[in-house]
Amino acid sequence: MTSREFAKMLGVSQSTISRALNGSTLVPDEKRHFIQQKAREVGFILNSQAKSLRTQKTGTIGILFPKHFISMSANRMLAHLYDCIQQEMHKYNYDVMTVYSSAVNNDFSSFERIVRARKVDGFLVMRMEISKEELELVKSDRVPCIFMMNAGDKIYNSLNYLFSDSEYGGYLAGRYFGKFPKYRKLFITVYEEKRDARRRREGFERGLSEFDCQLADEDILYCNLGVDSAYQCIMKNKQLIKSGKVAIFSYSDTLAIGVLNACLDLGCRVPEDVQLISMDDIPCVAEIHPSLSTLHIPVEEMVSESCSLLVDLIDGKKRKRVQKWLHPNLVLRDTTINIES
Amino acid sequence: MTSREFAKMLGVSQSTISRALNGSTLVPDEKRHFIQQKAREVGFILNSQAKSLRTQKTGTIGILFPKHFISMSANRMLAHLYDCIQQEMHKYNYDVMTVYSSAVNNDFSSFERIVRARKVDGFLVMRMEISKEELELVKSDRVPCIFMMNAGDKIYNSLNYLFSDSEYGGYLAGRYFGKFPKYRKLFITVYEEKRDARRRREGFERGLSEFDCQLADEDILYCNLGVDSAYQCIMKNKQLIKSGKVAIFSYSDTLAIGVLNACLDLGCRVPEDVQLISMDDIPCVAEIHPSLSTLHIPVEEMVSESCSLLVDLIDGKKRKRVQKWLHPNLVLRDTTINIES
DNA sequence: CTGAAAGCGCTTACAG
DNA sequence: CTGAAAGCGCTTACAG
Repeated sequence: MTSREFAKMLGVSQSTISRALNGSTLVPDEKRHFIQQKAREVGFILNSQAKSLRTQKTGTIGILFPKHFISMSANRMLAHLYDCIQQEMHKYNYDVMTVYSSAVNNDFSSFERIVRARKVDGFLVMRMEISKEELELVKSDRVPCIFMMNAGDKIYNSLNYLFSDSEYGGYLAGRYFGKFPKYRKLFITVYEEKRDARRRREGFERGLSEFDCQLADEDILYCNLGVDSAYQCIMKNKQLIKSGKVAIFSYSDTLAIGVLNACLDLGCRVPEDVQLISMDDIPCVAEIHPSLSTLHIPVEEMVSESCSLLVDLIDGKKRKRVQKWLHPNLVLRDTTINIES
Repeated sequence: MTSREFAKMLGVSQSTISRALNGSTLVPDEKRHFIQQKAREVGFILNSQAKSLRTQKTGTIGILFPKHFISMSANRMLAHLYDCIQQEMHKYNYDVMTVYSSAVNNDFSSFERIVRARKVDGFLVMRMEISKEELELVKSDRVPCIFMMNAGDKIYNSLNYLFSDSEYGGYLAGRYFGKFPKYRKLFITVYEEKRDARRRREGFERGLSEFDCQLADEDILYCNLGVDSAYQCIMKNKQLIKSGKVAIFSYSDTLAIGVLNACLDLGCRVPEDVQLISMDDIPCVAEIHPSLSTLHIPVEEMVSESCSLLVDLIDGKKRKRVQKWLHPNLVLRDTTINIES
């Protein structure tokens, strides 16, 4: 049914239908409610495509996942972020479309296609690792974009972002482990560290330095981004782990799970022999056994502010550029010796 | 830029632009390629809303998540399913919109709003627990819908579905545990079992019965749907767990993680004292320590067939109704004593 | 307060 | 093979 047909049915004009269903106070309360009620009864809803074409608004926002993003089930941090965004955008009556930046179709990336075809009103971009073409597109400002989560290697002054302060997170881990002089400090990270991993390490070193402790080259272990790889890495370095008490800071929760499995298989006691702190606080690490001490990234805050900003920008409201670094906080669970500080 | 402006720029008509960019062979190869090339250079893409309004196709499909769905990060089975769908639909050049059935807006559920507003071309519906209004909408056939994953309490003859055969999964678990006469068999499930949990139990009992083994009422443990609740449940029944060797079949991987944590905390040896099989095979259960033996649901197959069917139905192709029950298969990992069968 | 009409940016039947 | 024109289903400036 079209609005013209629905109008004829009720004996009013198409204009009145449009006004009533869009809640315009131009049509008197009683009439408006009557029309809304009828619409509900017959199941009439204004055609989304026609509406969008006319108003230049789709009522949909996109979430751009990063190139290196494997999957929602493998990367629970992003899954969690996604959950929060979905919920938050629903409050603003927006639908959500997920987009993968690696996807290419007819020489345009999915992101570029969707922006240029005006399929969404705005984008939430996870991380800053996007191609030059995509960055140009963002800067051209066809559609508001907010960057979130982890900063890439370059930070652009002209963009809106809400990132997690990885350096500060590492610092908290360093300050905590600094209190245990008898534990050898280790850092496990990924090969070819990006800005984010580097900053986590730098913060860790800064925290340790307050206790006159330093990380030597051989205290840094490298693996690939995955549970198995971290497991293998610890197994390869078992004499290092077994030679005395160690305090390991892991680049991410994912790696930490591998580290933990390996240490348990080696017969280490956690946290007496091996202490472990990681970063992200993906929901499952509180549930595994033993549960992981980790740096919690304030996802809720990040999402709530990003969504509100995005909606304002879509509505054409003037907003000052937002460029924030949010502080993680240390959550102590079973993999650390918990002392009062 | 509009297609009219782009046409003027190239000195051809709007019709030719439309034909060329849609790949119509009506326009000669050379001209078509030239126009496509130019479009790429200037970044012109046909407006999605205008195109959709004209063609009555949006190029987007919806995924309807169930009412009881908490989150993508908590329910990794659905996250995994989502990943597969996203990837598969990308092959067919569709974008994906995620929709939550509980969400209500102006008295229409999000699902109903999106279908009636024609915001998507088709829907993949996870589970069959949808409201009467929503079911009516599906049957009215405005938009093709395929049901997937776990069957609800009622199965409708007129619908397309690809479900996992829960009964058969339980049967395999029962047959496996039947080979261990010295182990007391237990089943842990949720309060107020829905069809799916019931069928898993019935299959388990059928498998056990082939070994003359039966489940007594007190062999069935109940908890809520969550890791913690399963943990507490085992802790409450510790005398039962510690009184001898047990073989536990868990309704789901999520519960199994809680069960496993509890058994380890109770000092049980896994799998010597406690064997555990669960169902779903969410990606993380292979990574935890010890890794879970579980019934793998053939998600890839389910997704690939559902997507292909959905796309055909959207294209108006005649397809016979698909109503399938896919067989899970048993994956033995660390929580079972692995014998050759 | 209400309706007729123009126009959002496409596609496609039609005429040439 | 190509273009002019109609129309997809809305919203809104305009006139009353």
